This record gives sequence, structure tokens and C-alpha cells, in this order.
Amino acid sequence: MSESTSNNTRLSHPTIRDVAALAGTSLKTVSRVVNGEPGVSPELGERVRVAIERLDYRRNLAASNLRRSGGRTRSIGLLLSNMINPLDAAIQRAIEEAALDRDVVVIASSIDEDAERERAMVGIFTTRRVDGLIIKAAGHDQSYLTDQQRMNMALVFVDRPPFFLNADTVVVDNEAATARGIAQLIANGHRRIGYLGALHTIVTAEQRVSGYRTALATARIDADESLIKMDIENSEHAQSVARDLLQSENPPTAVFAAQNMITIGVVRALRELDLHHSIALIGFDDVSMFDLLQPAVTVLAQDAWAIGRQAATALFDRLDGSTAPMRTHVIPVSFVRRGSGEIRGPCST
Amino acid sequence: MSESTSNNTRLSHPTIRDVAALAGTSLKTVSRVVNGEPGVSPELGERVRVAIERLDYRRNLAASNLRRSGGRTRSIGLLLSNMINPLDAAIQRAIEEAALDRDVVVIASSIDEDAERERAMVGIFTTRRVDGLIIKAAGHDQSYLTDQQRMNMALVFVDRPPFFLNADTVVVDNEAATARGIAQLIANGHRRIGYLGALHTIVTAEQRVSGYRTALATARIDADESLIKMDIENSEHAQSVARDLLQSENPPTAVFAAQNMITIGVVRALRELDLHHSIALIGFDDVSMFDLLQPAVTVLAQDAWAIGRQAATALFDRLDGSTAPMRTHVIPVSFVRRGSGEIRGPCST
DNA sequence: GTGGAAAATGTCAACGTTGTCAGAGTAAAC
DNA sequence: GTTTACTCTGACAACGTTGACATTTTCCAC
Repeated sequence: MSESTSNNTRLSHPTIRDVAALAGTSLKTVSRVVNGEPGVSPELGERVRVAIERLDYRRNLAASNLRRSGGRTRSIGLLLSNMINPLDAAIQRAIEEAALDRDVVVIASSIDEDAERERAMVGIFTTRRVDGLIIKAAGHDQSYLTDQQRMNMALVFVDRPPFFLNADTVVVDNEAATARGIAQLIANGHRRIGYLGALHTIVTAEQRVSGYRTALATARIDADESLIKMDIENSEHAQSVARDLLQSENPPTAVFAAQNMITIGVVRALRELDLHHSIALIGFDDVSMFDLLQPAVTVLAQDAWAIGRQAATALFDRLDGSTAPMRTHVIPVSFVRRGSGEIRGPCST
Repeated sequence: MSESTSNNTRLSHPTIRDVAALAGTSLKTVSRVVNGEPGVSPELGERVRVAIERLDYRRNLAASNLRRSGGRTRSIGLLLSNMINPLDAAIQRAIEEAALDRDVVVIASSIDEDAERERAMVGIFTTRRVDGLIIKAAGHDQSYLTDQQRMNMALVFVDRPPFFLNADTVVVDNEAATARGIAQLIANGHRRIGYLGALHTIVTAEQRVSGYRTALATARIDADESLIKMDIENSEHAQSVARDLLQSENPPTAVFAAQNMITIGVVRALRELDLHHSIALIGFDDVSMFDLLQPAVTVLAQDAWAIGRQAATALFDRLDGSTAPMRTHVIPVSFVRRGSGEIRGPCST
């Protein structure tokens, strides 16, 4: 394997053994130099460094981690719904930055609200022995992760709390934020407010619709169930549902879109029916360019970067050995008034 | 380490040794079962499977790969500019899907047009022994990758060809596409066409401005250098540059924005000056909701998904042992006419 | 029952690295 | 010259797994 040191065409990576041979010393000394351990004379150390340089030696981290105590791989897994969604992309980027600072790599994957894929990916990550996992869970039972937790895999849930498992969590207050948006619409004179929500199996979708109901109840308005449309899967679906709703016999005067893709679909439907200047719209989650539409879209904006950073911090705290009780971090949602949500309704004073 | 098999609180992962002990057999037999190798009697195989199940054993892939011939880690690296850019996000997602099908994980990182970070990440990936690397290079010299290439790391360049290195590449024809857009503007009666481009150090930025010049030359129009603004770093920067350009003494009647973030900045500037219905605009790269603006933005759209898929295909072909000559794949760019690019200029017939 | 092939199972070393510990060398103190 | 206390260096096992090969068991033909 290493007999061809003189030959420049080497097929596989040089090992510590090759370096030792070239420097005329032992494995262990090279290991010491590579790891910056003390107890190597300057001359020998230099000789080793030259050999490392010459062979372009890079230590094999997998082998290193195998032997090292603790068996950490300095890698973490990240499972989000869909990296194409700017919200998930921002979370990913924030986590990557935090990981990079600690010399940890991130293995990411999109799971598309698919509980089976969630479990499959967790299996893959377990096999890879990731040190930790940040997950926006799709399924409704994460008890299967107790094994991983016991085996020292740090877990942080983002966007949604885990089911049947106690773990650190980073969320926003979906119910309160939604209620705030709906209250605003009511204050602006709306009584019939349409609600378009995502898959009801997603906790946040339930929390948001619950905020909707709370706000109506607070204002003593009876919720008209025909105005509430759940289980919307994507932008196109939202568009067609909104179209039907707006063309129904007794249409809403305002619409609340509970997620960014849904908001885009609703905007399209409003445009299509030329109602965008008369029907109020508030969306959950911001998207770049919502400010450029006419009217600009009022949103409840999650701070994805803050969510990602907080999740990374929580995870690395655990990896550093924190044994504090599991904690739920709530990141504030900001209400960005841009115009679409300020369109007045029939009951304005 | 394994004395506490009966105890449920195990601190580290069970090993093949633990499974063997519980099943009353040898390491090798367990290994055979785990890897589905033949030559294990049904009864013993079943006993081993039960033990695996009971201990929730997962084989340590790092250890497995260390021993396995070839030493593949079934992981690939992915370096793009910025995962928050929807273009990069789509490329990433496409690659992830392809990798998942092959039971390969993707370690991704954003390098922000920073050549130093590019090299640092390549170093990290090398240490991790990724089997391949898909890279949107920031620097102007990738000869440092010859070592990796020689050591069997498959390389695929996306968006930009490598410098001083021969490797598979997936690109679009930036020059031709841009020329096509500019020719369209000229055909619509524009003679003074502003050009806002990204960092001139990025090859694609150069190719695009070159397409601009080519199209003008073809139409026998002298390029006015004061209309060409390069080195634009982000959306805000683009907005201020566009503002200055549009308010200059002899402003353009049309603008070409050579990248998606730049286009957004230009749109903002046009709005600000209330010129969006009078100045034509064509952008490179599509962004969701460009169709919702007024006027909707005409773009030259790259098929990010196709780029990612092609890159993954090329990479895995190499990993499967292909020794065909290095190839450059060119993915078509589509011209999406939506309105902003069709605003007529002073010289229309 | 014996021989011989085939199937099943196990032993051992190796992958590339680091932890443990022992040995060699050196300088200062007696 | 010997002891003491270093500092430096290397031999060896181990991390969890698999490849090569050896051994045992089973089965069938004679």
C-alpha cells in the first residue's frame, strides 16, 4: 500500500504510517504532532511536519473518532420539511454557521411532512452516529427517539414540540400570534374572516387555527365553519381553495393564510378575481418581496435565523454536557403591517 | 462495557459483540446476518435477528467503512454560495434526493463567494473522506483539488467551470442567454440598456456581461460604459446603484439585472422612482412571485432542479467507476416573458 | 461405516487512529 | 559514579467492523 511513496500517483490517502516511515519515527509521534500534543522535540516535530506536508497527509477523522473516548463524530443531523422553503433554508443556514464555529458538520435532509421518511432518516443518522439531531418532526410519536436519547444523542425540536418525549424545543407562540393578527382584522371591521390552514396533522396548523377561534371568541363572534379551510398542501391548492371561498355565496371580507406558501396562493386568487384591494389579507411567515406586491402583504413574521441559532445553541449546550431540565424556547413573532392587512371591513367605525 | 446487557440504561451503543453474546454466537456470524451474507442457518439467523432487535443494535457505519474495501464513506460534500438563495436551495434539494436514493448522505455548506472558506471546507470534507464533492467554486484556482482527485474523490463543478483542473462540470450558457435577453430589449426599441452585474470575479458574471456586449455589437450599438455597473454584492447595493443610474443625466430606458438578488433590488429602485411601468427590466434567474409583481418580471430562468440532478448523476457515474473523459453539461435557460421585459423603448418601430 | 464434498460457523488480523504504559535518554543532585 | 527526576519516544492494544481463511458439522454416496 505504501511502498510507492516515491511515486506521485497514489491511489488512496496516505496514513499516519506513511508519514512515520518518511519521517523515520513511530506512529505515535506522528499522532502527537497531528494532535498538537506536548512531548515532541522541536527537531523531530519539524521533521514530521515536513513529511505531513510532503505527503499531503490528512488524518482520517472516522478512524480517529472510532478510537477517541466518547466516540463523538462531530457531526449533527438536521431534518426539516423542505429546504426550498425560505424559512427552512434560513434555519439551516443559521445552524450551519453555528456548527462551523465548532468544527462540526451538518448532514441535512428534507422530510416533507412524511413521518415514515422522518424515521428512515433518523435511522440513517443513527447508523452514522451523529452527535445530535435538530428536527422539525413530521410524525405524532417521537417516543422511538428515547433509545437515541439514552445513547447520548442530543435532540432539539424546532417549530413543533415532540410527542411522548421530553426534549429541548424551540418554537414560536403560534396561537397568540395568530390571535393577534385576527384581532387586528376584527378591529379593522371584519367579521367574516376566512382561514386557510395547512395539514391538520401538523401541530402548528392546529395551534394557529386555535388562535383564530380564540380571537373570534374574545370578540364574541361565532365562528362560521364554512370559512375555515384546513389541509391545504401547497400554493396551487391554496389558490383554488381561496378562489372557491371568495366566490361562495357568503364570502369572507378578510382572509388569514396560515403559512407562507398558502399566502402566495391566496394572493394569486385575489389577483385573479381582482379582489386584492378590497379583501384584507394577513399571512403567517414572511417571504421576500411581499413588500413589493400591491397591496404589500401584512404578515406575522417568524425569525427563522433566531430559531436556527437558538436550536444550535441548545443542542451544543447539551453536547457540552448540560444536564439542565429540558427547556422550551419561545421565539417572538413580529407583526409586520404593510397594507393588505389594513384594508377595512364592513363594520369599521 | 457490555456487562450491563440486562440493565436497560445503556450509555453507549451496543456493538456487534454484545449482539453475539446475547445470541450465543460469534462476531462474524452477526456480521453476516447484518450484511445479509449467505451461509447462516435459518435458526441461528433468527436468533441473531432477535438479539439485534432486543438490543436495538445499529451497526457503526464509520467502523464498517473503515474496514470495507474501497473505504467509501457513502457521503458527499456540497459547497454552494448560499443556501438561502432559492437557486442554491433547489440545487441542494435535487442533489439530496438523488443521494438518498443511493443511501448516501450530503454534507452541505455555504461559502458565500469566499475562496478561503472554499478551501477550508474542502479541507474539512477531505478529513471526513467524502466520496465526492459538488462545488460552486468561489476561487480562481482549483488546482489544489488535483490531490483529492487523484485520491479518488469524484468532483463535479456546478454553475462555474473549474480553473486549472479538469473535471465534470454542469453549467448554463450564460453568454448566449444574456445576449438573447439583450437582443429582445433591442428589438423592443431600446438602445440605452443599463447592466447591473455581480462581482466581476465570478465567472458567470463575466460571461453575462460579455453576452451583453456581444448583443450590442451584433446590433451595431456602441456600449456606453457608464451604463455598465459590476461588482454588486446584494439586493440593497443593487437598489442604490440602480437608483443612481436611473437618476443620472442620461439614464437607460431598459435595465438588465444579471442575478436574482440584483433583480429584486432593481425592482425596488424602479418602484421608488415610479419608473416600473416605463423602464424595461429583464432579470437573470427566476424567483417565485416575480409573476405577481406589476409589471410581472421577465426573466431568463435557470432550471436549478435540472442542474442539481445532472450534477448528482455525473458524480455518481464517476463513483460507479466511469472513466469517460470529463464532460461539461450545459442545461438550457428558458426565456420567460412576463411584461417587464416587453416595455417598449424609444426606437420601437 | 467411511470418505468426501458442501454448508455452517468461528478465529484472527486488519482498517487508521489514539490511550496506556514502558523504555530510553539526559541533566541535575548526591 | 549512582541516584532521581525528568523529557522524549515507541510498542502495543483497542475502537467496531469485515475479509481471509480455518475449523467444525452435516449430509450423501459408496
